[in-house]
Amino acid sequence: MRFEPVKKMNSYEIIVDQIEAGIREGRLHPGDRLPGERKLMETFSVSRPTVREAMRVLHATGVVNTRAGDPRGAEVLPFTPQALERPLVRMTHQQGTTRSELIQFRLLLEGQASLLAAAADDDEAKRQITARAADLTDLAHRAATAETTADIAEEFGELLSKFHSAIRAASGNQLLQATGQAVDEALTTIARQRLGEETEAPALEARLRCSAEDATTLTERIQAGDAAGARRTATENIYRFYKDRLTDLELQALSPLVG
Amino acid sequence: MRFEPVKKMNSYEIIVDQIEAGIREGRLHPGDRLPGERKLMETFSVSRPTVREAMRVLHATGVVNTRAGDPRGAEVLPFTPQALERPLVRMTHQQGTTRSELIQFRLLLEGQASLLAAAADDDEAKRQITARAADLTDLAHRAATAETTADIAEEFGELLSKFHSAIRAASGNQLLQATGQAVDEALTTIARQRLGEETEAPALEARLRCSAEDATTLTERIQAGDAAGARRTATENIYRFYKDRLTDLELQALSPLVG
DNA sequence: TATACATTACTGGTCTGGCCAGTAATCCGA
DNA sequence: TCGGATTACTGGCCAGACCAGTAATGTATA
Repeated sequence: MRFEPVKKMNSYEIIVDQIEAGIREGRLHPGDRLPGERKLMETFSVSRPTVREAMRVLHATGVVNTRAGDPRGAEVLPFTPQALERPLVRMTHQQGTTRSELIQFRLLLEGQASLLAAAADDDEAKRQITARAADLTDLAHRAATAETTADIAEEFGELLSKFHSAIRAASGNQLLQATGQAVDEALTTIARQRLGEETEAPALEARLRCSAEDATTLTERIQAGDAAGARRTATENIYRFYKDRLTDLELQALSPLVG
Repeated sequence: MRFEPVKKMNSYEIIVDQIEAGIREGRLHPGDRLPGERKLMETFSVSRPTVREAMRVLHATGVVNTRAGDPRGAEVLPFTPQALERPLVRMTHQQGTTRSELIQFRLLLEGQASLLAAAADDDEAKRQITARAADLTDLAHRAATAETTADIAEEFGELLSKFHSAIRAASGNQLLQATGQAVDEALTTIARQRLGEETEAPALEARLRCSAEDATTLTERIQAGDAAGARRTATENIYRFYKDRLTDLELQALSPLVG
């Protein structure tokens, strides 16, 4: 006979669990409204502070959105990769998880995403990839004549993110999609914190042209259905992207994944 | 000139952010104690319900542990992969993320983990892998003479998890480690929910022996430093593991990752 | 009749104050 | 010196209240 360990749950946890279970089991869908707090305190037989604590947890974890004064009650939200980003960022900043580990993890994910994207036969998704790659090439052309470097740099980052996001979407795996998105955002968050890495204009332009070319060749591999080649190309591209931003020791950790 | 979008934050979010920032920036370490709630309401100039809501959120996300009556205040906890598991499980149960996607994601992660483990030169970690593989072989021998199937099945699952966990640890990437752990636990959670998949004794024994052999060969690849071979072996093993548990369509999604 | 506007009846956000069970340090007696 | 009662807290939970904000309702205007 095996026994379950006693897990003493707080009152608020019971409410959170029941609502999350309702979402899991399909009784609550995104867009649905929860009863008001005063109604909930009746159905759960607890006081308002208790149901408020539960709602706060659901709010903080992105399960629900609350707006003061809305008579329709709290709204059930669809899942967002942002829910994964929070713990990921926290993990990075804690107990010795370094930025290079994040990059290694990213390299690993994007490689597999490209492989799956090439193997999949989702034409619409592949069209999206091509479009995003074209956007990058466009920007590279515009950058050659532009004057302000700041706006270009910002748009560069956004377009690059969207390009990779399109590949992840084409992989057909939502977990890969969400995790990659979270890692991506975590890296930009970190990059934004250590601001001042403003690249000067000529270096930025060269970098941008290089990324645009890389995106084009990777897109060709994916369109051709060359799974192994797509993975290799994707990892090589990202490796090259970080090549002069990391120390030799950090690069060494990435090398096993390349090729 | 670029502007930041106004983010209206609730009072509790300010407190949560400040405490999380304290952890991020190294002013608070795991094991440290937070001031009591009455103290916090002074320092933040808010009422007790508000600081309680903040503490609930930190408690629910695994940042902090609170115990009624403890005069030392809430304890700052170290990061746990469990913090990632919650949103992962939620994502799985929502918006059409299927179990086969989880398995595909797992295949993808374990493959890269094995590759990195083979490329790394952490002798102690590799010793751990060998030890866990030996445990599996031991259990396979014991299973041949055992009578009760339930206990064996349970231990089988645990040992297999520990074997893979050792590989992830040897990869040297904590993100890979935590994510893999979370996916692993999510899958066992789901398997536990749809209980009744109790395998009958002879099938279980065969399955166990197969897994033990697979673990041994994978261990050899990793010990030999054969990165590409380790990845191939790992993906093949997991693919074989799920081969007769999934439909053909589901298996088809896994095949690009194998080999 | 259709539209703009004030009204209203709620909502969630926050606060004050209080009671209770639980914990750990302290104190005290053996 | 050591073990058990004491004590002074802690967090968990509740009751009641006020306020700002929202959306639907009703109302007056075009």
